[in-house]
Amino acid sequence: MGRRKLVIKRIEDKSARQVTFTKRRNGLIKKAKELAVLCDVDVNVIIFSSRGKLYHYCSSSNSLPDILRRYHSHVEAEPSASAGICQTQEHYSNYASCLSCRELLQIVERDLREPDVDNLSITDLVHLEEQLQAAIMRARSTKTRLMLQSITSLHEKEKGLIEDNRLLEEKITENRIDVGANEKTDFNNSARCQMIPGHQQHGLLDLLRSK
Amino acid sequence: MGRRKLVIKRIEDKSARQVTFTKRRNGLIKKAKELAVLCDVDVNVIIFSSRGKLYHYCSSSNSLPDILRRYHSHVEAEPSASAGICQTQEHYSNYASCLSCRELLQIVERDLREPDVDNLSITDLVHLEEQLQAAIMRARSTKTRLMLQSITSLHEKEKGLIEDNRLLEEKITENRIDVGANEKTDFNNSARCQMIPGHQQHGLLDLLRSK
DNA sequence: AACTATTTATAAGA
DNA sequence: TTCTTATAAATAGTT
Repeated sequence: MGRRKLVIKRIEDKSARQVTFTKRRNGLIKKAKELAVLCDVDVNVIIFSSRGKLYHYCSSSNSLPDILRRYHSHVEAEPSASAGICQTQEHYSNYASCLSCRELLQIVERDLREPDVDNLSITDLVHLEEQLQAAIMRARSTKTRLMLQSITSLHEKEKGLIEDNRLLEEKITENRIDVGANEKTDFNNSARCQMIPGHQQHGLLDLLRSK
Repeated sequence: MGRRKLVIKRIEDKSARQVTFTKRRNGLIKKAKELAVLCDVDVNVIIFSSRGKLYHYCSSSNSLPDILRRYHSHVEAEPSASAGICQTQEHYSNYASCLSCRELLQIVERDLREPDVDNLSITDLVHLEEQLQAAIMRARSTKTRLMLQSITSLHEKEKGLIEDNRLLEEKITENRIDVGANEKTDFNNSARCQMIPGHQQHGLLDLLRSK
């Protein structure tokens, strides 16, 4: 539904892909909301962008974002209402949609080492657990992304090296070591390795060329 | 989109709601697939119907529900699964220290889809959660191990190929193509690649040797 | 389960 | 980016 019929296939142009992602992500979540309301069902939509960013919709009231949203609106309603003895509620209410790992660890350090039962409600702990779970998810997602990236890079590098070997093989079988006559041969496979950190240039091709 | 503009509000008529649910559920999942493909992102849609039935789409193939679905179709061959009515306590008390993923999925399928509150205690659920958590840990650990293995293999392979290149470089710089004189050189780096499935032997060293 | 009249989503363009 | 608009796609009500 647009100016042209669209073939469902990865959009290669990066910015076009980003625009489509934003539009369709919003569309999908809108549809999910409608389905949840119209049909009275529990709908979850979870989207990990290729950069590892998380987008999420959850119709059930028990979801993390929903609880956080309620918390947030609750906080805005009464800014410093609970400024008295019990600060716990307040500082847990300050959960942004996403606490940093550092903040979470601080909370764990401070409040769970020597738990003050009076100031630490079960609700607080439920929220804390949710936050920690979310932090784990973020860390894990990043880890997996980096590992997959590494594997992809290594495969690329491998392809390049195999191609180098193939070309050298040709060189040798042809018994032609006179490289001067072959300067225009595409020997640039090592360029594919540039993205890999710590990659050691083996310098073979430079040497070949300079001969 | 329909004969009339629809207000987004719970559809009270049960059968109309069911029909709309089916249509829009399919629509939502179609949209999710399109988003995943077009924008190359990981999309999950999870829908619990009011009767607790689970509908689900996951763009990455290794998801739990995907396995659940496969498991379900696999289990349908099983004739008389649970003969007695109240086996719950008994079969949950059978938690070994480690249930298999298959067993866990079976439990989730059978007992959580249409939960029978009388037969399903909180303690049961605590145990089930623990078991599932343990199963996740095992799966995750296996995943990480395999990824690290893959990375290590690729590094090995890379080292071997670089070494091959280095040796070939020597060959060429020395202008000595007569390999007969070099038969004892350690040219066996490609052996390091044997562990990688799908690895294509480039045959360069064999060729060198046979010359 | 099919069929359409409409609404809705969105691709491309501004 | 945001908005506009032509067109494709989804779907509500009907058969």
